[in-house]
Amino acid sequence: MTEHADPATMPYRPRATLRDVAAMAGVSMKTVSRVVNGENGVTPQKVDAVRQAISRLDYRPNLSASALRRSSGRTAAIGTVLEDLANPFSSALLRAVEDVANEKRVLILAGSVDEDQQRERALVRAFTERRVDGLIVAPVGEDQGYLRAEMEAGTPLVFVDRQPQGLLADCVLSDNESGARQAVHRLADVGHRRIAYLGDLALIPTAEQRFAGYQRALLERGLPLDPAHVVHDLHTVDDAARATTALLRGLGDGNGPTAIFASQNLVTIGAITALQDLGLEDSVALIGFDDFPLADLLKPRVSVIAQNPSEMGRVAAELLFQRLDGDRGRPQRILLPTTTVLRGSGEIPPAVP
Amino acid sequence: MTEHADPATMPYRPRATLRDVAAMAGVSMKTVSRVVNGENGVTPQKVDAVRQAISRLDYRPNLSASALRRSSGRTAAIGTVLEDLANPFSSALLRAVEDVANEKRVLILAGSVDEDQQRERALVRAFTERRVDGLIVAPVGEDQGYLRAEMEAGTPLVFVDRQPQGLLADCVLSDNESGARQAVHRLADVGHRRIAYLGDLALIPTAEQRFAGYQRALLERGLPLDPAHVVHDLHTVDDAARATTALLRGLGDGNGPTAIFASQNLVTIGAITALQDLGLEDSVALIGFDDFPLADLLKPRVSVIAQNPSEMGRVAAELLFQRLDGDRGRPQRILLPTTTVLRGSGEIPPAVP
DNA sequence: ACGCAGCTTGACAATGTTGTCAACGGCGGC
DNA sequence: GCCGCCGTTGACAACATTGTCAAGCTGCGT
Repeated sequence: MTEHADPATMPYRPRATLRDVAAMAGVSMKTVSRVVNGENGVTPQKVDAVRQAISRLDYRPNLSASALRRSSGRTAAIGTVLEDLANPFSSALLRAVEDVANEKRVLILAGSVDEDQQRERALVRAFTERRVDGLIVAPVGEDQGYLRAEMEAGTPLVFVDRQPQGLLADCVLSDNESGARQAVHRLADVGHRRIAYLGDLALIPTAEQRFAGYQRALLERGLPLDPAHVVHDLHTVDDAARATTALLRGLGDGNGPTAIFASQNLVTIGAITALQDLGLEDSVALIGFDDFPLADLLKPRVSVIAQNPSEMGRVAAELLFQRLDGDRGRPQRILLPTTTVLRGSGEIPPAVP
Repeated sequence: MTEHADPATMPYRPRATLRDVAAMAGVSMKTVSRVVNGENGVTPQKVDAVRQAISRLDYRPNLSASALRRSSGRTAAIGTVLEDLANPFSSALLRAVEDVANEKRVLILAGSVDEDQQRERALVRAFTERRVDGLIVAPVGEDQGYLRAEMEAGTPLVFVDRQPQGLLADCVLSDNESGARQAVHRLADVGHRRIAYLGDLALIPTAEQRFAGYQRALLERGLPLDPAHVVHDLHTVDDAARATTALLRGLGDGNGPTAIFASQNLVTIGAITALQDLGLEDSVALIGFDDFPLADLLKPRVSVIAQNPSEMGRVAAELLFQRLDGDRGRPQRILLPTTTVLRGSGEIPPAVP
């Protein structure tokens, strides 16, 4: 057990500083600094002496102090404000950001907002107080104007998933409207004329855009927009399941929808749950917006309009680092295409009357 | 468009410091510091003047400088080293850590290691160089002794998911062996005598423990351990799918396994893919270790031994904060129980010969 | 008038680091 | 013998902030 240390009795050894290393190596602090930062102009003997002292003392440079003093002031960390680190969309995006940042040896501070404006602001504030070099934000509040001060201070800012309001800045978005339009067109292609819309909170811009795409496609196909087939403000699996059940139960014969467009991940899953409970999963068509793991193992396999959260994260991070490298060009608005993935559930034809 | 600022032409205004605020408010820096930190002993007029200057200058305190000077030296940030931020286990754990940290107004630095020892060390180093107040680590390397220096320096450390080696420290783990044992017992309960084991990389301690549980249960049931029914080192969905196919195809009639225990998330999914491809999903029983989203929407619904990553994160974070609050007790090893969730796939009986 | 207590306030040092610059000793060129 | 140059080195100030402490003020009691 000698290799095990017991914290209760573990000797407390405060962190060594440059000063300690310098004292042990018998050189000035500046010389240690030079060795640590790999600057040249130090004789090999001194380098050795310093190296030895460093490892003997388990010296770890203090990056905060370093950043404070350095002219650039860079902390080599960026902040990432996302909807919910536990959901697959956010976490895939985060991971992609991490991969880009990692190449630049930059760390990631991350936080979830859960659709809470207060939290968005609190997180941004906490990040900037730590002087992150840049921010990636999936905005949730109705106004991002409060971020102007950060931009003016030179902290680059890239928005993802949703367009910021009250501030012109780089952003990377899915082409929500076009994706939703595609979905409805595909359903119409197999003959559906009564296509329901199940949507997220109507005030979320992405939900709005997807609804716009839905409406546009109906118009293009000359299909009527039946208010009874439109449900907004579904935000959880249970919400969606209940709404789906209501929609299909309440069908005055021949008037119920024969296909469903679910405008979001959790809504899609809720709809599937309901369809399975009603035994209708093979008779009502379904296309969901946003892919999800295992969609292709369900029966029927679930057709989706896939977003690409990794790509979104990658592109956003790369944009951010371009800005950090000095790019002062006009702010960009990058629209990522969606992919229509037909797996089965979207190709179910309407029942012949 | 007046509310839109264009970064290309946006005025650059460097961040205001305490000094700037003090100058504008006509007081000393110390007084500003007092106001910012809510200390009392400042007349209301001065407080007002300072507040005004702060908002006029968009002053943001510099927490790095603050931490540097403060006696505690706390940075109000913790580092979290996980397997892969994009996988559901890691991200649920991270989210739970975030929730606990959030209450204490502590931020999270996060990174993925991808089974790479180098990366584990690099991340820990990067975190400690930023003087995080504590670390939560899902260790991947074979020796965590290198962390002793950090512990001695007073940085609390909690391991999750896997036990550290070469270092005695707090850790929070799932009861892998018992969970795996349960799984095999449940399969034996419905009559299976040829139960295959599909395992992750054998050198991962959790995989080892799960295999131990599998072996133990076989022993307890008096079932033979058939090497042909044991496959190790599966780490991806594809690996697992191939292995499953091979296992079931290669069945000399009457010798193939009638049930499968899949020791990990991705392996379970791979096995399901293969079973579906072979049309055997309703005839070969399956229990997977670790729950996954939508397991209860598949057909058959997938039985699992569920871990509780959120709970793991929550408990680990709380332990960490206890240590930060000064608890110097002996290091704890917390075993979280698993839950057996029988949904259908695990209750399929063996085909009658 | 004086001393003293209590509150407010600011000067100064310190945190751990790096940028600036001058000093050092040795050397070749005048 | 002196100048200037070289590579190396360290003294010092600075970064943004907070802890310490003494000075300043008011009002009170004597």
